[in-house]
Amino acid sequence: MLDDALREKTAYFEQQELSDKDGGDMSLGDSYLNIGPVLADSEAMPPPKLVRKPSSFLGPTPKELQMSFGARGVKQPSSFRSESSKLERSATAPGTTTTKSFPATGLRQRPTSSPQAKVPERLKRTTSLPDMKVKNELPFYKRVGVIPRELKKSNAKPADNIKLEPEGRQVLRDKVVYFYPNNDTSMPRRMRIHKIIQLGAAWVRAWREDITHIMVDESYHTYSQVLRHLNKAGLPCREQRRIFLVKFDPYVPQCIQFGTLLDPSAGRFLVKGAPISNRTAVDTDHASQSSESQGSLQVKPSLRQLTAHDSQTHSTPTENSPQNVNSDPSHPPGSSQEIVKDSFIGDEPNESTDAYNDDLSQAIQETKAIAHLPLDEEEEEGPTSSIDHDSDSGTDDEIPEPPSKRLKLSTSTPAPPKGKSKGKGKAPSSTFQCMNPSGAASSANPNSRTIEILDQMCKYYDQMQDQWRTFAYRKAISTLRKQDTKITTAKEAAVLPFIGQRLADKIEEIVLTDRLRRLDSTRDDPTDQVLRLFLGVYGAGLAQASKWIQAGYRTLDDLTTKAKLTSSQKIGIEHYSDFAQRIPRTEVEAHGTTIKSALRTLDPTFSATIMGSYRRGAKDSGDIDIIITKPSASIAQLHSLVFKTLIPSLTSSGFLKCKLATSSRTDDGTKWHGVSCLPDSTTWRRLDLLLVPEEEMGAALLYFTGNDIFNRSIRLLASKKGMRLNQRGLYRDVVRGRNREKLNEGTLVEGRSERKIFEILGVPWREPGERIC
DNA sequence: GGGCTGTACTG
DNA sequence: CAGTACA
DNA sequence: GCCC
Repeated sequence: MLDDALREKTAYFEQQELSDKDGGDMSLGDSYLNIGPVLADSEAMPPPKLVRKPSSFLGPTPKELQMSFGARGVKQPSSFRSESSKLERSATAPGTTTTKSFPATGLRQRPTSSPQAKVPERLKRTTSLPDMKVKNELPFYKRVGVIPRELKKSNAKPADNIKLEPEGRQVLRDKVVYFYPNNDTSMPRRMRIHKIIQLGAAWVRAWREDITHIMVDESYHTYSQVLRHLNKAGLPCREQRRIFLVKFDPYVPQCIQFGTLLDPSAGRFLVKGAPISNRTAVDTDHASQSSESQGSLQVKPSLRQLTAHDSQTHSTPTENSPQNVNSDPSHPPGSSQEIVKDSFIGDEPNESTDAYNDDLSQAIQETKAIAHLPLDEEEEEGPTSSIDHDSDSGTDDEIPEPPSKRLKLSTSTPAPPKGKSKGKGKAPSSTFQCMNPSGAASSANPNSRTIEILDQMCKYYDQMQDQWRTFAYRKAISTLRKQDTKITTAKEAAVLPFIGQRLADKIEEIVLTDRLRRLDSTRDDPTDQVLRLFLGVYGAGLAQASKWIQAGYRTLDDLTTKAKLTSSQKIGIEHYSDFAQRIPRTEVEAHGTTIKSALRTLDPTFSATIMGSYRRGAKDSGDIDIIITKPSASIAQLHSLVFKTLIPSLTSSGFLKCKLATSSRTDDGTKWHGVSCLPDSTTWRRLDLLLVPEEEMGAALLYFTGNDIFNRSIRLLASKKGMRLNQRGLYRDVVRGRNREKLNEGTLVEGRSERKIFEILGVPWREPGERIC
């Protein structure tokens, strides 16, 4: 076994090596480094030592590893870990109390090779005005600015006790910030205001001369809008020279991440439409350069910049560089660390070679930081502990779970209450999702936006087939869905079950910025786009899609003309767009009706039931799932009629188009996967038939109703109780090896009744519509 | 440092 | 047997 | 990803 594993690993790395090259580059460049060539001829690539980049989805290291290792979660090499942890630290300061800042999460992050080795150290601490000493009395934000309202309620009183970050992390210390729009009525903006206050700044409502920054909600506003607004307010144009206009996001998040005040004139911080040349001389430098590469700084560009910088006369007062310079607070390197900050506001360029270096390293760092941002968010699921303990040892014994047990469980749960004191009233009954009725539903959920974004991350990981992250995200999402108050800080989030530090950080970022950078960065990555395209082909998974990419294929047409495909894949490609479409509930019904009526004419005692998301009440479905059964019929009988009569009949009538995967065994196969199409439609739909003898209907209903998380959860619960649940029934006395490997089949306990299976497992009944975990 | 559902079809 | 799919 |  070990040998096999080794072999696979080796093979995996060999394969990965190629694709990783791109991955590595891309991590720095964000995508646009030449993917094409890389993909096309990987062998042409010089052996870049690669920087192997875990963060690239394409080289989804984790995923592929998982696959290679047999679907086992594989951890990343420890080197990654340590690297990332360094970064993380820099961004988030270790022991701090306050909210965690942006994600520096980067587990997946990749070590960037040598040149940057020192970077993390630099980031580590920002010196901060140690001397400013506490001005005793009022905090800066109260002295200078206006106090925003509290975060929780919509019309709250002023938040006069905002907890500031430790001085060392107050990257916006003594800055005076004007927002645009400049009010705290919207919660996202109010949170941003709180954030800049925590970072040492003050928020002002009216225009004044000492304003240092204008921050906009990036998505909405343009440079001209802001100007118009300011002019109205009587702002002299000249002021612009000293006042930086930036997008809150990514500016503030990145400042937090790097623990220092970044150059606000970098292209990625500029408001849409802001004239680059317009800015200060200093700015110009940065802006022009960065504008080229827009969001993602690249190493090379910065070098270029450097050159340019040297040649030009204008100096750049880069804020960034100085800071970076001093890694040790104790020995400020000479000059400018603090200056940097000041220079930011104003004026003097301090130029130096250092600055240059700083720019470069900073660009690298930033790129790294962005690259490693965790895309995901997690959500629900949940096998949980407490239950396990109870029944763990096994045995079937207490099948029915006494209420008291539940209680116990609830107490054992991590620490539910924090944010949600009021809502759910009762503690979650267990960590098994199948135990908790869907609970809160929905639309009004205060965390809906967070959930939405996390869900996107989750889907992305799912596509990437990073099953464990997907799993974690889904569990976390479930948890969030159950909250009745908005989770706004990482601290709040981290206390909830299935939300760890990383997800908590992401949640905070989402709340603060209304999006997740990691998600944005990958969405546009061409390589990832191709991967996603290929993964969408029915019959193709990550392994196949990666091979296609490695072979240089970039389009579906490439696949049809050049790749060798399985029959399923051919159909998957031909009807790619069909299968990608959701099926309206009414059409699902129509397909079901077609089958039911055909069945009725063949043998009225047969029945067909539409399952899947349809049974859960979904408005639309990804495919059509139907159970066919007949009282007291054997599988052989079912199989015979369906395979020998029904399917041929419906095929000749034109309703069924083709099969994708069907039982080969003639007598006891129970599934048929294929494609159907309504007579008046041209859109082919995925259709799954499951043949079920009456005595297995309960288990089959349970299985085919799902959803998948619910199924996994309830099956895990069963296994923890020494039982086994599958689509045919619930079995007890299952003996498992040390790794839960099944050693015997167990004895059937129940298969006929869905409700009895719930009862036996001690799971409160849930209607199909409540099984959405 | 390992687990995270259990099964069935394809090639 | 690995890969993919199904809930 | 999280949890043990």
